[in-house]
Amino acid sequence: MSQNEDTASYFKALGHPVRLQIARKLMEGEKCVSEVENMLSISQANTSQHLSILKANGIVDCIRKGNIKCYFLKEPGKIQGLLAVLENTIQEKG
Amino acid sequence: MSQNEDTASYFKALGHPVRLQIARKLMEGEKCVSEVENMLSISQANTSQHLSILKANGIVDCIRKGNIKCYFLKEPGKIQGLLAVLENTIQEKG
DNA sequence: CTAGTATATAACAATATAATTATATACTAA
DNA sequence: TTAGTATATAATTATATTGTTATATACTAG
Repeated sequence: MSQNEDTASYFKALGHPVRLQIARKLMEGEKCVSEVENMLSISQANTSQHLSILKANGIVDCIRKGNIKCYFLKEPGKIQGLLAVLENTIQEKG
Repeated sequence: MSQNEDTASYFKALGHPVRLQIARKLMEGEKCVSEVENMLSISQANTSQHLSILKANGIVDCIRKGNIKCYFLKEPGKIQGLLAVLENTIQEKG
């Protein structure tokens, strides 16, 4: 895939409110699937599906720890950087 | 809309290869619809539709200049910043 | 082994997005 | 006015994404 398509695909993966929320939560540290599920109040299956899209785009990765799987941001700095660009607007004095 | 949804929507708008390409082209300066159309080799109608999505998300804006409409990035720094985060990876020495 | 827990996947229905085609609108020039 | 150019919109079809439900897999504990 071209870099343009890769980048578009990365944006697309973050372009869903649930997946963006997951990325935000993972900025706090790694979480297992059921933690994500409970924090966002979505079904187990849907949580797993969204995580799998994030993983396919290299945004998260996971390690199994016994019976559970812990997901974490692969490059937290990227997510932080993107959100800084879009959301950390400097407020001017009123 | 919440900030999370706004941000997700912004990512989603950029999450299509054609729209991301349009944003890249507009980094070079404003372009009219037919210029975008020719540069990307897509139909006039489709060009207009993609531009309208970018506009709805505050990524571009346009001004009419007589018979043509010129589109430009509303906040070029944001696009540049996002692409810098994702694509300007520093290459390590081999 | 069995039962229980955690997660993933498959199948489906609902919805959204995308691209094409046809048509409408807005402007310019004569 | 009319004809021509530039762009937008509507209608349609094709495709993709989403969420749910049911089921499968992988592991742990006993």
